[in-house]
Amino acid sequence: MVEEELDIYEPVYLLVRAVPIGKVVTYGQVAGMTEGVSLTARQVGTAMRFAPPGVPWQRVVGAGGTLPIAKRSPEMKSRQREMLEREGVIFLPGVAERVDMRQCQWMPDVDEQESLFGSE
DNA sequence: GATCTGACCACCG
DNA sequence: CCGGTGGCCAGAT
Repeated sequence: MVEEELDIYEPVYLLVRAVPIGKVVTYGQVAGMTEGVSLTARQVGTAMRFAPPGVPWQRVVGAGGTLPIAKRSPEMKSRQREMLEREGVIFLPGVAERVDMRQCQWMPDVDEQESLFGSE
């Protein structure tokens, strides 16, 4: 009896909520980190679109620190950048805006991940 | 229920 | 650095 098809993205939201202020993660990173659930980066994107209140979706960026949302919604992109900068995320200068991953990419320890998913 | 689309990503030129 | 391409698979139509 396992009707756990309520929210397959639950682990994603759990993980994103755990991202500290001033740090970011990439879609692909989240996809790879949520072991137990087979997800692709695209699905994480979908998950963010369905992101319920309380999930800091702005802290999820594209590979290399880009803002893939810029293509679809330039306005939202600006909003995302504002929120991130307010949280202390560093943006690198250049034509295409991108986060300074070297400093701001969140890389949780195994222990932290276990805490989140309650692994043993 | 088939087809198109997409808050992605790696690869190639 | 930028554009195109294929693969991914859950939503939207």
